[in-house]
Amino acid sequence: MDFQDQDTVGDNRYLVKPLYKAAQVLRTVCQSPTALTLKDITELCEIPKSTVYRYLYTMQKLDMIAHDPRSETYSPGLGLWWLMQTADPFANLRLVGRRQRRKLMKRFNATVSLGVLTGSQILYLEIIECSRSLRMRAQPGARDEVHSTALGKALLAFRPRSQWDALIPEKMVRQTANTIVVRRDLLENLEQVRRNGYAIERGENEDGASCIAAPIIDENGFSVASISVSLPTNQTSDALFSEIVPAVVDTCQIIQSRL
Amino acid sequence: MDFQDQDTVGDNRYLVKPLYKAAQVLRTVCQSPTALTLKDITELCEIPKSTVYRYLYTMQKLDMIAHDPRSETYSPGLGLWWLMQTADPFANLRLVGRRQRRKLMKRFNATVSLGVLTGSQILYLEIIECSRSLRMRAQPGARDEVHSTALGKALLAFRPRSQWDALIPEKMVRQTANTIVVRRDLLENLEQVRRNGYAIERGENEDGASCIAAPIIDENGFSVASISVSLPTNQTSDALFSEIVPAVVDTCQIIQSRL
DNA sequence: ACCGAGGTTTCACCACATGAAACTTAAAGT
DNA sequence: ACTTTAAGTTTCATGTGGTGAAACCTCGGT
Repeated sequence: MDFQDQDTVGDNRYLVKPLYKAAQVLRTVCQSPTALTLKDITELCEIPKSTVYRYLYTMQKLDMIAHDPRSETYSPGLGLWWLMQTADPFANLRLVGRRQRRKLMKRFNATVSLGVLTGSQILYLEIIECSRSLRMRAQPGARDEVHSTALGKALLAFRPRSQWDALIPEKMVRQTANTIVVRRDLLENLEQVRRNGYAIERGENEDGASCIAAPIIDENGFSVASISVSLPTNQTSDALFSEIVPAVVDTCQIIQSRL
Repeated sequence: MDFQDQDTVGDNRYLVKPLYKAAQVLRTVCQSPTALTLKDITELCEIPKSTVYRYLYTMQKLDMIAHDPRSETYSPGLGLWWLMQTADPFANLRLVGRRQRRKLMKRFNATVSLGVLTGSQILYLEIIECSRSLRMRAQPGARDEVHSTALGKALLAFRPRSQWDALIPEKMVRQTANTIVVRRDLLENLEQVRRNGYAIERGENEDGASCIAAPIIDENGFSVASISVSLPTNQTSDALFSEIVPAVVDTCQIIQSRL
């Protein structure tokens, strides 16, 4: 549950508890890879079962949750999916240039990610895994810090400098030994990224993983998303890098021309 | 609002009203093509503004709704998107064979749809519009009756016959002059679809529109989805049909081999 | 400066959300 | 076949807290 904790919320005046708790139930149901029983949900959410029961009943009516009477389990409902359809702000971004990103993945046999900026975090919209990497962490929907990822730096660098201050977290949390945690260093790095047109990161976000990213720029000259290629650091070399960089930059350029 | 109306719900014993009403607000926000103001939502939902205000406040905290203080407007939030990610039961279906479907669209310059069965309705997962058709109705997420669409008949025909009864609506609503509204006729039609391996429909769902559909079959031999090609009836001919049919069937076969 | 329209906050009331506990059902153990 | 247990369903008394009218801001337009 990577959301704010109830008691850390400053101003609860207008918080409607049933909503808040029901959302917790909904998230739990959606998060679970398997269909859950009433008991499961009760325990995971730590809400009395009659209450959970009523929430589930209501959401069922709302088509947000589906109930299988055979197994007495609950799973995400179609109404939810319907909301998604009409509400997905990134549908287009994910659609355009998927083939280019796949090509990139295949060419370097590396994981290719697509991300956008939300607050001072990176939201992964798409992660195209390469076959070899057993599991390069992260699902679409996951987040990472902006200051420790190539994806984040590529995005940040091509935003108005006036926004940098607001977008860089006050406390730049250290992820690995290499993470840039000094604001001044990051700003310098961003200037460089802006000059180069791409961002590189070596084990700053995750030990042993390196990343090359470039931004997708809108008509105003500001970044809307970025694309990265991730590799195990020990499989990289300067030669390889100088091959990947233009490939990523090209891919981004193709995509932005299509938006 | 194509959901059950509040007062038509039989057993309200366990309905948690705040949830129900907040869902209404959420749907309204998601449905709207433009960002809405508090007033808009108040009027659309017919809920007092202070209540809507609290719902919006809560959902904002939950990241289900985003608030732009500049314009004082509300729009769907990223948390929603995040739920989608983990909850989309059709993600794979939409992904696999998109290229094949595009090819189909281009080849016949016709709208290609992908649908699944939900209750006795067809849910459109994807609609690839052709360039010419100004607007062939329907967005992904829309629904149609199973008995009046080729998509529906192709799906239904390849379900166990024992399910037919439950899946065909008792009252087969007439959509056009050509709609099959007699149960017996539909059953006969389904048998034929099953023999042929594809379904054809001429103006049964919408005047002037014809459709050819084939099912995607799972390992048990039952349909999981179907794909259709839609054309203005006046642009069809037997020759064209006999070209489209194998193309649709082939596409489905390619896709099912990839699932 | 005034006005109006919308967003925000307050407040008093009582509907209704709540959770403990009783009840029902079904499956597992003896 | 009987008992036990675990899970889902229903009931009910309690008082929290959800509710909406109305008052209060805030700002853009005239």
